[in-house]
Amino acid sequence: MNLKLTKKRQIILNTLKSHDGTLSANDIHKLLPEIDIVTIYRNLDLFTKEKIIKQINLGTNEAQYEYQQQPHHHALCSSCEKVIHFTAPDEKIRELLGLKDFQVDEIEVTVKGICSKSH
Amino acid sequence: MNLKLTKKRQIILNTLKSHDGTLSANDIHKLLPEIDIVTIYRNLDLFTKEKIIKQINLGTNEAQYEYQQQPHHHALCSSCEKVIHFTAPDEKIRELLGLKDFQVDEIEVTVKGICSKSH
DNA sequence: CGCAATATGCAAATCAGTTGCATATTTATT
DNA sequence: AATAAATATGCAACTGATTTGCATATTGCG
Ligand SMILES: [Mn+2]
Ligand SMILES: [Mn+2]
Ligand SMILES: [Zn+2]
Ligand SMILES: [Zn+2]
Repeated sequence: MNLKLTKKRQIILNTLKSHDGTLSANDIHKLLPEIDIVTIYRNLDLFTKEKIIKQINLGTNEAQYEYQQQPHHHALCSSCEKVIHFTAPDEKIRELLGLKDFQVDEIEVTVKGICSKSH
Repeated sequence: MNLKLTKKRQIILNTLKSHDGTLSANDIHKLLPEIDIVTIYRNLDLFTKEKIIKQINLGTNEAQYEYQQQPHHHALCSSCEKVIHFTAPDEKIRELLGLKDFQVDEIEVTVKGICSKSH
């Protein structure tokens, strides 16, 4: 692939970089109404394939995207729908999983529960 | 809620019970073409709310469902798309996550990588 | 600049899942 | 067992997220 550094491509990526937390395609389009939603989808797909950003699927209706400084995990509050980002020692988790005969590329832990504000 | 034990409801649940692995709404409809897809969706939602089955979202286009004997986790092979089911010591994982100020109801670990047959 | 490759916008399509409503089945009541 | 109320089902139509086709615009290279 011979990718081009277009203006809109950079704007979309910068929006993700500077935003703390996750954004859906629609969230980005609301922030950047001058960019067509289709262009946003195409670039999110592209960035995801290039592993520049991460697509997060928490079982909600829209996929979420984030620029990931360092790999981390997510907890979803069933009460207020807030997403909490947290890190965990991957090596130790990997040991606990004990997956033989499987080349582990990525571990993603999704926690469901209730956040401090909701209980 | 006052649920009724209808024939089709039982057939859908038995299909999930006797199937080893996960099934999507569409998978079930192919196995049970005599049952309307809407009825399948409505019953899958119902079973999920009643915690009789579990909805699994692996980032694929369709949600997957399974009748869960005991809680466990999933690994998805990026090469052959196979889903591997595995258990892990939840208590120990929970400790590693160290989520303070969050009431953890459920931990779901999703692993991506390559299965033994694909490498 | 001039050209080929790639990206964008718009409209239309697709696809999973949902909703409204008339009819059918189940379950409680007589 | 008949009746009635409650719940479930099927069909058609809808929704909302994401994708695709295609004409036009932008980018990067010589
Ligand atoms: Mn995050
Ligand atoms: Mn499973
Ligand atoms: Zn909360
Ligand atoms: Zn595989």
